[in-house]
Parts: sequence; structure tokens; C-alpha cells
Amino acid sequence: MTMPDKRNDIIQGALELITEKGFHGATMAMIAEKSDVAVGTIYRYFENKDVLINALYHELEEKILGALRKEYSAEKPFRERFLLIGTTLLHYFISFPVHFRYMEQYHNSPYGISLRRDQLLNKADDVDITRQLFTEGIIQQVLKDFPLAVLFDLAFGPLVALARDHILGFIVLDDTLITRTVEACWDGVKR
Amino acid sequence: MTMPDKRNDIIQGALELITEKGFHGATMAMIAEKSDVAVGTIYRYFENKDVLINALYHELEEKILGALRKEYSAEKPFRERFLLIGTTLLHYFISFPVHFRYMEQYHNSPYGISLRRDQLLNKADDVDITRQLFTEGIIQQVLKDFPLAVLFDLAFGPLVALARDHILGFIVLDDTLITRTVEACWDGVKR
Amino acid sequence: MTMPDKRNDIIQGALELITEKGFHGATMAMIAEKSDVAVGTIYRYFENKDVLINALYHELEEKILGALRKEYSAEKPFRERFLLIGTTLLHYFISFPVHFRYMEQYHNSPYGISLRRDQLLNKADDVDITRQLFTEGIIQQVLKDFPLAVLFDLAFGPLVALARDHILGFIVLDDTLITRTVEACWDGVKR
Amino acid sequence: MTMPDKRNDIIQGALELITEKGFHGATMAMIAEKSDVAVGTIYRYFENKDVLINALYHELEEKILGALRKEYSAEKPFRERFLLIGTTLLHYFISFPVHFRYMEQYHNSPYGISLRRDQLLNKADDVDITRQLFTEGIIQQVLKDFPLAVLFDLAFGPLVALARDHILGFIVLDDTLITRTVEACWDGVKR
DNA sequence: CATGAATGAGCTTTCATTCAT
DNA sequence: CATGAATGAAAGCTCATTCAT
Repeated sequence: MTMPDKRNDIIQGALELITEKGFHGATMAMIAEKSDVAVGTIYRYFENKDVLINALYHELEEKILGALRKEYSAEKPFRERFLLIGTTLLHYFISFPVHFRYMEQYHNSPYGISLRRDQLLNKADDVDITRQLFTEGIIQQVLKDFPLAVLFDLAFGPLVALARDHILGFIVLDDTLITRTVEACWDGVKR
Repeated sequence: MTMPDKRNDIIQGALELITEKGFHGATMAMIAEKSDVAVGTIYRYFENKDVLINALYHELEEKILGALRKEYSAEKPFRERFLLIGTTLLHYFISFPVHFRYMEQYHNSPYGISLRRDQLLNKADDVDITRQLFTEGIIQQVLKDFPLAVLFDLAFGPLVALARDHILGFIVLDDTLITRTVEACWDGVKR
Repeated sequence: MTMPDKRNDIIQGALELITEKGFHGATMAMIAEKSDVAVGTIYRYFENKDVLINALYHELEEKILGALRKEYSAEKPFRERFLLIGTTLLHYFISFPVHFRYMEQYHNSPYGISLRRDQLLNKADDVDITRQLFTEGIIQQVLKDFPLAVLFDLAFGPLVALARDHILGFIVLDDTLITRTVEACWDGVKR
Repeated sequence: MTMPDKRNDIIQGALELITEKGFHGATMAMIAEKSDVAVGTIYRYFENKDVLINALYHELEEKILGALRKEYSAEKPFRERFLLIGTTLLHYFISFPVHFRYMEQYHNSPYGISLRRDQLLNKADDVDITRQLFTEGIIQQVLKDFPLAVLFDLAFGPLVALARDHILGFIVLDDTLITRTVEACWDGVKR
């Protein structure tokens, strides 16, 4: 369980620092200091800075998917499952603003772009819960007849924007507002 | 008449290069070469790289608002106005993918963050067409009773996500799909 | 008489600016602005920055020698002539602190060094009043039997140091103090 | 034991190079090469070029004061102590022409000026041997009744000028000449 | 394995100088 | 002659990466 402890220290330090200062604002020296390790040590766990940045991303991705899987239950009615995924996601973003900010920054940087291009080819991720849900929704004719990507965007686009506004302090989200917003998203995708 | 021609050359060159390589990947030397100017010339028009980056952003912002204002007509029915703004925006994003990518990158970087924080204080922008439209919609009880920011996110969140997917090649948007998606957004915000 | 007016403007502007900011702190652009001419104009009067700096020096040197010649009178007794030269010099330094500072800066920079090396070869300057005075003093056995250079240093070293201290605000010189100090210098060189 | 060896290498290299080429003529790259270090290494020991330049100055100041303290003896008669300080100083300047040239250059540059202004405020340095000596001389009425600064200038002004002339090759100083000159300085300050 | 001093390629920025107007 | 926009070589400085301890 207590795998390479230092690796986690580094991941944590890098995460916080990069979120605050950006990929280039956070130097390896700063990350090392924040993580309480020597600069050289980082290179024992990550081949170079790019590898660290990408590893960080996948680490977070895994955590989010985990959170979704934990709450999800194939038993429940479709609408309920949709709402659950939406609220869980939003809650996660708000609870871990640093994770959220990091992923945002990653997605809109050359790093994220090249990743996307890769994913486009390896149409993997069929394990993905949301993909399954939406595919089912289309087949069952519960959802509007759109390409999968469009449905994703209709459903999650608002949530991401909302999380950002909350984290930046533009609005304050509470449980009611979260629920109501996810329901509004449902209005957007439902047939 | 031939106003600062070089200034525009630089803006154009910087825009393309930064969009492709990111803020740090695009060096001043590269920008100069792409713009067919000497490095020093950039500094006659922009105090430093940061200023250039921010100027670029405001330039684009102005262009987008211009595009919106051009199409907008206060005469038309509310729903139509909403759909118009949505489709115009999406069309703009698709027609100027470089502008779109730049703004995305900007928003999710330390530059954009500090800008947002400023805007939070100077709650200006009442000239803003969309703000006016949404405020009217709330008062007229046409839109769901949400804070303004939430309505913004419900309406534009999907469009931004969609534009990104299109530009990255995940989907191909045509006029029908654009119209239908914006209508779906309408479903999300309408009461 | 009103020779190239611009040339004088430049000389004046450069003098003040360099005194304040140093040779490198004063850029050609700054000098141009201060002199109310275009940058290019400077190059009509001075081949380049180095030439300007050196011309400036010789201009000042000429002024100082002029001031000395003006007061000097071969008729007066030796001691009186010595005192006159000393006080005239000190007065000049204090009246034109900018000139003084410039020359100091010049002497202690690579510019001044190379100049000195030149002067060493062309043992010119026999027209020089002080040289004549001191040579006479040695021959007449009024002054201590030292090489000329040593006598110069004994006589003028304190005056230069004093002028600097005054200009920097370490002390405030008045006429009495000036006179007394030059007399003390006399004690140093007289046999 | 082998304390920051590199720091000394840098100090030595910078000293020689700056003395030869001036503050701006000596680039960081040149200094690095002369010191047999990488450019970046300099920045591990000195925050930036200005800091290096100032550190260099204080290093030399300390060495000179050390040399004076080493020779000085409060037991000896006043005149003897004065002569000792004068000759020691002159010997030091001649033995370490590079040190001397550096300090001259420093004093007559924006660096030195701001330092002086600081010292003007913190009237510290009472530990200073020469200050003690001169103060005593005034009280004992051995020295002329001048402000301290004037006495300093009368005593050291010639020595500095002389050292410069020697280093530049205008004259050649030997022990006799040194002694005689310092005695002439004594004539200048003694009552 | 961990360390952090050392490295140097590469970045942003400045500024003396030129030359078309 | 005067102008000042344009130039680009060269400066100061940073920081990812290495490697001897």
C-alpha cells in the first residue's frame, strides 16, 4: 500500500504548484522544494518534466473515473443515473478544485491537444461508464438523436463551465443549485 | 491610411504560432520570423511578451463581440435572438478556429485567471449583448430562474465544448447539426 | 558664433544624462529626447556614441583650461599663482558639478584609460599652464624636489577628492574652507 | 574545508575582467569563461550582475582594511602612525593594482555613488582605524583644524592619484619616493 | 537510492546604428 | 539636413537535466 511514498509527495507538490503557477511557472526546483525532495529525485520517478505532467494527468483521470464508478449503479432508472453522474462530477470538481484546474490547464495546452489526437485514433475507453450510459440512452431513444460527442458536450459542457465559475468565485454552488443545474442539463439532452 | 501594418502582421503571426505551440512554445524569435519582422520591432508595438499576449486576447474578444453585434437584432422574438446568438457564436468559432483555440488557451492559463479576477471586481460589461438578453429572459420569466452565470454556462458551455470537438476533428459540424445543438441548449435554459 | 546649435543641444543633453545615469545607462534614444533632436540627428554630428563621449570630454577639458587661463597671471608671485590655480579649479568644479562628475566618470572608465595611454606617448600639453608653473617651481627650488607627476598629485589630488565630497554632500565648502584647503595643499608641495 | 572554491574563482575572474574591460565591457559569459565556470554557476553564488559587482567591492574593501589593521599599532607616536597608514595604503595599491583599479572604477560609477549616499546616512565605521587616528589628531591639536572629510582628502587624495599614475605607468614608485610622498602629505595635514 | 551543485542551451529584452522618407 | 521606425547582434538571466558524491 505505502508504495513509493516520495512519488506521491512529488505528485502532490507538482499538482498544487502547477495549478497555481502554470506548467512553465512551476520549475522543477520549486516542485522539488514543495515536495521535500531533491531535484534529482524527481528524475528517479519521472523521466522528465513532460512525463511528470502527463503522469499527473492520468493519475487525476483515474481518480475521477473511480469516483464516478463508486457512485454509479446500473440498477437505477436512466434519468437517475444521468443525474447521479452529473452531480457526482460536479461535486468532485468542487471538492478537488486543484484537480479540476489542473485538468483544465492540461486540456488547453499542447500537452492535452496531442493526447486528444491520440485518443481520437485509439477509440478506446469503452470501459467508460458515461459512454455506456449515453450509448444506451441513444438506443433506448431516451436521449436526443445526436452523435455521442454532441451529447457529451450538452451534458458536461455546462458542468465544467459551472465548476470553473464556482472555483474562481463567480458564483457559490450549494447542493440545491447543483441538483437544479444538472436537471437543466437533462432538459438539454433528453428527447 | 496604411495604419500600423506591422502591428497587424505581428498580431497575426503571434496568434497562429501561439495557438500551435502554446504561450511558451512560441518564442519571440519565432513570432518575429513568422510575422516577417525583426525581433526588436515587436517591442515597438508591445512592451513585452505578456503585453502582446494580453493585447492579442482583447483584440479577439473585440472581434467576437463585433460579430455578435452585427447579427443581433433587438426586434426579433426572444427565442430567435437566443438561437441567433448561439449559432453566430458557433459559426464564428468554427470559421476562426485559431481565434477559438487562442482564447481557450488564454482562459485556462495564469493570464486568463488574473483577467477573470479583475473582471470579477469591475462588474462592467453591461453593454454586453448577451448579458442584456439573459437579464431580460429572467425578468420576462422565459428562462429558468438561475443566477446569470449559471444560465451562461448552460447556454454556452456546450457550444464551447462542441467547437473544441469540431476543431480537434472529433466530430464534423454542419449547419443542421449546429442549429439542432443550439436548440438543445435552448431546452436547457428555457423555463 | 551661433554655430550648429543642435550640436550644442546634444552636448548639453548628453552631458547631463550621462552624468546622472552613467555611460551605459544613458541610451542614444534618451540623449536624443533630452536634446530635443531625433536619434538619427546625433549621428550627423558624432560618428557614433564613443565619439560623442570622447568629444564631450575634450569639450569640458577645454572649458576648464580656459577658466584657468582666464584667471592666471604670470606677473604674480609664485605662491599666489599656485593658490589661484587651486582655488579657481575648486571653484570651477563646484560651480559645474556636472562637468566634474562627467570627467571623473570618464577618467575611471576604459575611455579615460586609453586616453591616458595616448597622452603618455605624445608628451604634449606643454602649453599647459600648470605644467609650466610646476616646472618653474622645481627649478626655482620653491617646490619639493619631486617628479612633476608627484607634485601634481600632491597639489590636485586633495582638490579633486574635496570637490567630490562636496558634490556628494559629505561636506559643504565655502570660500574660507576652499582657501584654507588650497593653502594646506601648498604646505604639501612647498619646500 | 575547501569552502566555496568556485565562488573565489568567480570573484577573481570577475575582478580581472572588469578591471580590464569595465563593468559593461565584461559580460557574464566572459566572466564565466575566465573563471572556468558555466554562466549559470555564477548565479548560484550571486543573485545577478549588480550583486556580484557590489560583493566584489566589499570583498576588496575588507582586504584593504585588513592590511591596514595588520600593520597598525596604537602604541607608536602619532606621526609615525600616520606615515605607516599612508605607506601601507600606497604599498597595497601598488601590490594589487587590479584591486585599486576596480575600486576606482566602482567609486566613479552609479554603483559607488549610491553606496556613498547610503554611507552618508549610516555614519557608521567608527571601527575604522583611520577615522580614529584623525579624530585623535584633531583633539590633540596635532592636525590642522579641518572637518574630518577635508583631512581625509588632504591625506589620501594624493596617494590615490599617485597610485593611479604609477599603475598607468606615468611614474615609477620606489620605497624612497613612497616614503617622501607620504611625508609631504603629512606636511599638508599637520598643524 | 537520494542529493543538489554544476551545466549551458535557449529565452526575453535592449539599444547602437541605419536608411527610406 | 532631419527624422524615427526598423533592425538584429548581443546582453543578462533561467531552468531542465546530469552526475559525482
